[in-house]
Amino acid sequence: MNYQQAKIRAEILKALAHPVRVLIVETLSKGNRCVCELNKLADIDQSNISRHLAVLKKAGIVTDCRDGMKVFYHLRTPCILNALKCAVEVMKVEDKIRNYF
Amino acid sequence: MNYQQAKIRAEILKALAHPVRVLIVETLSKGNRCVCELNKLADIDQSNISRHLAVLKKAGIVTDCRDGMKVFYHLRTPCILNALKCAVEVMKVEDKIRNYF
DNA sequence: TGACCTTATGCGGTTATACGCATATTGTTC
DNA sequence: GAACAATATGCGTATAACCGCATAAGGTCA
Repeated sequence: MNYQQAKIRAEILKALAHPVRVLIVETLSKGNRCVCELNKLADIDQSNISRHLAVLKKAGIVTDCRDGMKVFYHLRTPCILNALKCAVEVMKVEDKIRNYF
Repeated sequence: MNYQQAKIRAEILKALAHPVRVLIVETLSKGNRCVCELNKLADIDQSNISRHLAVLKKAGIVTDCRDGMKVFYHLRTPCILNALKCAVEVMKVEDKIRNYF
């Protein structure tokens, strides 16, 4: 893998590397959601959610689809969930160590 | 998943979300490496590599082991490679779209 | 001990992220 | 067209990430 390839991978991972965006992706894994629904995930401004969605969209993780006044988002690459699972694995190992010492 | 859990996951993903750190993890997947070897991966200062390794270590992705003057790093949670594979999948979908339009 | 090798850290500057507020944009309904 | 609802964007600010340089810290060997 060269630097350029690593850079693209890093950009995709970075797009997911924010607590709100993790919540969004996890929620979208259960089905499509409009912005107004996703807005309830955290106590933040609506404009902020909109920006997080733009980040995920730019990275190719989600796509959007307008239906009347609402815009629905859905996961374009469900395999992104594996990245989250992996994060859980890392957490588990850390817990073992925490409990050990 | 609550916000706190999402935050921890995001931190782990963020630790991986940098081109140099992606290169490091990919290299470590082939076996343990000392800092001086990893330093050849990119044309950056040695102190910079050391800092990137500290980030990966803090996230629980790698551990280190001193052997004489050298410090060897190795993957603590190889499943982190799945996160990278996933990034590749996202890239593939993007390529299809790029080629289509 | 002193010269040398390998790795880590303090520091300052630059750049990128994240956020809320206000407001624009898009679409609906009356 | 006017009022309203849902979403996106411009802007200023606060915070965090990244980098190189210099140097410290840990280890080796003559």
